[in-house]
Order: sequence, then structure tokens, then C-alpha cells
Amino acid sequence: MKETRGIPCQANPPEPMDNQSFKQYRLKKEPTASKIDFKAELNSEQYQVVTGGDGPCLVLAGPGSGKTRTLVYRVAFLLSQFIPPDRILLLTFTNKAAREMLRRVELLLGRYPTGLVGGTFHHAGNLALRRYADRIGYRRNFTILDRSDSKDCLAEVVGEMRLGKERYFPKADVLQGIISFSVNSCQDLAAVLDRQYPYLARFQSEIERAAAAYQARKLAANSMDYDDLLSQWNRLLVYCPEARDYFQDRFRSILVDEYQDTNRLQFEILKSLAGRHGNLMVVGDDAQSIYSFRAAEVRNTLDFKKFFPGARIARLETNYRSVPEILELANRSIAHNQNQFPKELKSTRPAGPRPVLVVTQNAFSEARFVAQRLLELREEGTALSDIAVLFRARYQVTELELELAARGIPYLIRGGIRFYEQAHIKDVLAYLKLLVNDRDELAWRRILLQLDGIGPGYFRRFWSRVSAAPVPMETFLEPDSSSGLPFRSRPGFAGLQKLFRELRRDEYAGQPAAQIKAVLEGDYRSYCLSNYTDGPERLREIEELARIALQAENTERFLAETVMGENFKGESFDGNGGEEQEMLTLSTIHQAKGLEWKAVFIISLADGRFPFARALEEPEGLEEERRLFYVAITRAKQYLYLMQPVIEYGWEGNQVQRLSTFVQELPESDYETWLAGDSNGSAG
DNA sequence: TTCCAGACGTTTTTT
DNA sequence: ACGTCTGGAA
Repeated sequence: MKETRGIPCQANPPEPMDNQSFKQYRLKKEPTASKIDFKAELNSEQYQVVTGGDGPCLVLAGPGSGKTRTLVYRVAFLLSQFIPPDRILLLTFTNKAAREMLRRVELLLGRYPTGLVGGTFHHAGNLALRRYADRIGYRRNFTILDRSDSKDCLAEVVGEMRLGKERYFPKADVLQGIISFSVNSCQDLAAVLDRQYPYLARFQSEIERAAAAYQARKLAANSMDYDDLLSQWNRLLVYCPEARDYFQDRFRSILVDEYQDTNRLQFEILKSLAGRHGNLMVVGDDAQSIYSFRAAEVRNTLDFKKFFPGARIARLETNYRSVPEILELANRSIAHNQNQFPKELKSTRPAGPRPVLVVTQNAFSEARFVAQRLLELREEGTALSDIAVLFRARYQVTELELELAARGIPYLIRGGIRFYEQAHIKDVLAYLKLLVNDRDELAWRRILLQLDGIGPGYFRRFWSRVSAAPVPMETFLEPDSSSGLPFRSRPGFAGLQKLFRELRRDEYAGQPAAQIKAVLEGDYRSYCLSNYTDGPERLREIEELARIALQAENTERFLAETVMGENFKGESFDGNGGEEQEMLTLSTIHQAKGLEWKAVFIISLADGRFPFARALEEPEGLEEERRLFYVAITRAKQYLYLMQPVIEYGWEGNQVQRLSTFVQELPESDYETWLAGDSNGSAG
């Protein structure tokens, strides 16, 4: 999978498209697409979409209407029309959705079509920038900052500018949110402050200065944050005609899944990419727009026709997934929203069981019920892998995790802390980052602060000297480069120099797995064991990381994919590491989008937990939460359990919680109600 | 300046 | 219960 995806990162300028090389693709590589009998395999709605002509097209698709399938078949159709795979761009929003999409392309065609670029917007942005970053002032070997890196960087900037001294000046977290929203929504900071942070408006000029300094800092470190992968890509398309021409020519067909989640910035990118030919097919469902906190613009969907005059609009309103009882519940729920395209979803499935509201005493009895019921379902023939438990926020699932662990039920948890965001993983990645980009200030910082006797102060001195050098790594490796650092740090510093001398030898070049091993064999193993109580476990994870790295093409690619979260299926390790093992899925609703299970439990359906209290502070908050509920319900094919814990086991004693608004507003005839039988809902 | 200990407040969703 | 912040000692 790794080597077949994406634009190769080559140093030379793009070659012109020539038909000769495309012919080879047609004849040798993609015979399968032309053999597909589209008419036989698709229903009439889907067929219209799949075989429709070029030009802009908006597909409004309800849940379970086979929209990803339609998109995948559209790709196959294009290939069968002799369009070479490398002239197709397939975009979506999350890694999860991207993986699913690409998996199905592969499944349908028998193999991944060589050259087809598919993945998240960030993935595509990364590839585009690897090719052209030098045109906008960066170098092509830039490294990528994850959320906490960029937060640290921002905190550093604020500290140096002495802005933090102002009372109530926003903390780095908040600042990052503001800046990120401004970038993604293409609004200037003043507008964002005005509309969403009026209480911070008095800091406007300071925030603007901090944002500018942050941007400059990243440029100097030759590193980009997640937002840069989009905004710099967009800059490239706007300011570099050569790059724009290249991408406009190269991608003669662009397909976007989960379009309702795109934001203004992504829209601008799409406009540039599809600007010349307009061959843009987007598929989405406004009722499933759940990323407004990331500046998703439902207007992109609602006003598609305005932006792309002459656009076709197609609808997929048949639902193949859920039994009518579940679909009925979903339709009733979403009808409470004002802002939407009303849709008439029809189920094709025969009648099934009614959804069930299960009232339990508290989160522990809720967990017990779920565990017990899912074992029964398994007895009745539903595979564990066909069951999911969905929740609004990560912390809501802890009681269930305990219960599952106690019963030895295997599960895969999605959402929450990501594998690559853990300290020990980031530590190791920092070494690799320096091998790729020795201007990466945050990587240097991370590594040097591990040394005894070096803190932020000494690091600053070190970096102001070394960053001025033409090649920071060379300067670092010079014998006297530790001058100015405290005596105590000298052994560690020398060890670090030795490690990097080793890592720069040819046999490590482009071999991230070998590099990771060398880092471990340096001082990191001891560091890990002496700093973390669960050191051995962390080491095991690092070895796992090395195993994954074996698959990577080179270090640069490995780092980018890892930081963008593409390398880990479940974002965390499961005990057995077996992919095919029968496992229950635990997932945030956000991450569950686009997936389906035979049986679905939605836990924590109490006001305040879901709808989530803090989300209601936003103006459109309740509607977005309801869309989230809608997404959750429509994941279920046959069995749907709505779980209500009555008593909140909180810090300030126990409190009775109201049933979630989203269930209350449904007619009681649409579901059954069960009272979970166990009375000893003790807090274990 | 670094580093440790203890207090504090805090808990969304993703790239 | 968990990372982040603060203050004080080395």
C-alpha cells in the first residue's frame, strides 16, 4: 500500500504529460475496471452518478446510501474510460474515511491503481508541497509539527515576546485554536476574534503579532503545522503558476468524499485545482456535517451550484444499511434541525427489531449491560467485529473498558490519545526528524532537553548559535559545539554527537527502522527506563514503531505519514497486534462516520454528556450535536441500543441526570424501553 | 537555570 | 485521576 500511493517526491521539475506512458497504464495495469458491468452492479441512482459526464457534480447522499461505493465505482468508471489513474485525485477528510475509500478501490479493482492519489486533504497537501515547497520559501524536506509541537512553538513565541505577562492573555492552547480557525476559515484574525472570542478582542494586535512570529518561526525551522499543509498548498496554487498548471493538468478528475466537512480553505484549494476543467465530483450529506469546530462550511455544500454554475446535482436517497425502524428514528431526530436540505430516506430492508432505550443506574451498570448484551449477540451469531460502542467523548468509555478487560473481551479503541502523540514516540521521531531536517527547532529542543543540566535557557543559547550556521547538523557535530553549556551536560552531549555521527553513516540513509534501532541503542533505552514507570512497555511500543517503519519508503515519508496519523489503523496498539482477530470496536462518533455495524450501542445518553454541555455554548451547537446523534444512529444496521445512565458518579457527589434531549424529543412509540435489571450498581 | 514536588484545575470532536 | 503550572531549593 505504502509505495503505490501518491506523487513520488522527486527533485526534478514535473515532466509534461505524454500519452505514450499513459497507454501502458491502460493496457497492462488496469484491465479490471473495463470488465465491470456498472449497470448490473449499481442501482439506477448510483448508475446515473457513476456514468455521468464530466463537469462539476454535487451528490447529496444520505447515510447508508452507498456513497463511498458510488465514489469508488466512479473511479473504476473513469479508469474504464481510459483515464490513467495518476490523473485522478481522490480526497476525503479523515484518515479513517481515506483508508476505507482506498481499501474499497483496491477491493473492487483487485489491486491499487498505480499512481492514483488518494487520501486526506492534508496527505495530498503534503505531497504537493514535497514537490514545490521551495517555490514559496520553504525547503522540500520540511518536517511536520503535530498539535502539541505547534502549541509548544506558540508558547515559546509568546514567552519570548513577553505577551504572556498580560493578565488573561490567551494561553497557547486557545491561541492555537484561534489561529487555526482563522487559517481554515480564511478569515483574518480580527474577524475570528470579533465573532467567536469577543472577550479577547482587546488583545487583537498582540495576537496578530504572535501569529506572525509563529509563522516566521515555523518557516525558519522549515517545518509546517497541520494547517500549513493546506494553507501553504493553497498559497502554492495561487502564487506559483507553474505548480498550479502542473496540478490542474495532472488531475483531470477530482473526487471528494465527505464534502460537507470541507472548510473554506479546502474549498479554495478545490477551486484552484478544478478551476480549468471543472471535473469535480463531490459527495456529501449536510445532515452529517460534524466538524464545524474545524471550520467546516456547510455553505460549501448548500451553495455548490452557485460556486460551480451548471453543476449537476444528484441525490442518493435509498438506504441499504438500516432496518426501517432505525431509519425512522434517524429521520425523526434530524427533522428537529432547521438548517438542512430535507431528505426523504427510504429503507430497502425488511422490518427488524425496534431500537431500545436501556435505562441503567450509572456508568458501571451501563457497562455491565453492554458487555452482557454483546456476549448474547455473539451467541446469537453476530461477530464481535460487527458490533460497536459509540460515545461522544473519550472519557465516557473508561467504565466500559474496565468491564471488558475484566471479562476478557477483546476490543479496539478508536479516538482519544493518538499513538504518535505519546511522549516516547515523539522522542524517537525527533531524532529522525533531525536527520531529515536539521533546522527543526522543536526536534532539537525535545532531544536536548532530555540531557541532564539542559533546560529551556541553555537550549535557547545553543540554538541561537547553531541555527545561524549554514548546516546546523555539521556545526552540532563539531567537537567544541557544547561550549557554553553547563559541565554536567557534557557526557550526554557527547553521547548525542556520537549517536548522530553513527546515524549519518550510509547504511542508515533512508532506513527509518534502522535509525530507530540505533536511537534505542544510544542512550534512549536507558532514558526511557529511568524516566517512565512503564518504561518496558514503552520500549516495546518503540520496537513496534520500528517494525512499522520497515514498510516505509524512506525516513521523510515515514515521518510525514506517522505525524499525519496514517500509519496506525487503530491509532493505538491492541494487545495482540492481530488485525484479523475478532474484536469489538469502541469509537468516538466522529471517528465512526462512514462505518457501519450490525449492532450499535450509544452510551452516555444523558444531557450534558450528549449533547455535550460545552458544545452547546456555540450558537449552532445543539444542531451540530443532533447531527452527531444522527450519525451515531445511522451506523446501525439491525440492532440499536440507546444507553442512559441515570446517576452521574461525579466529583461533587452523585447526581441524577436527565435523559438526553435527543431521545426525549423522539416519539416513545419509536423505541422500546428496558430497565436494566441489576440493582447493585456499585462503583467498583 | 534546572529540577522536583505538590497544587491545581480540567476534562470534545480531528489533521 | 492526569497533565500543567507554580514555587522553592540546589
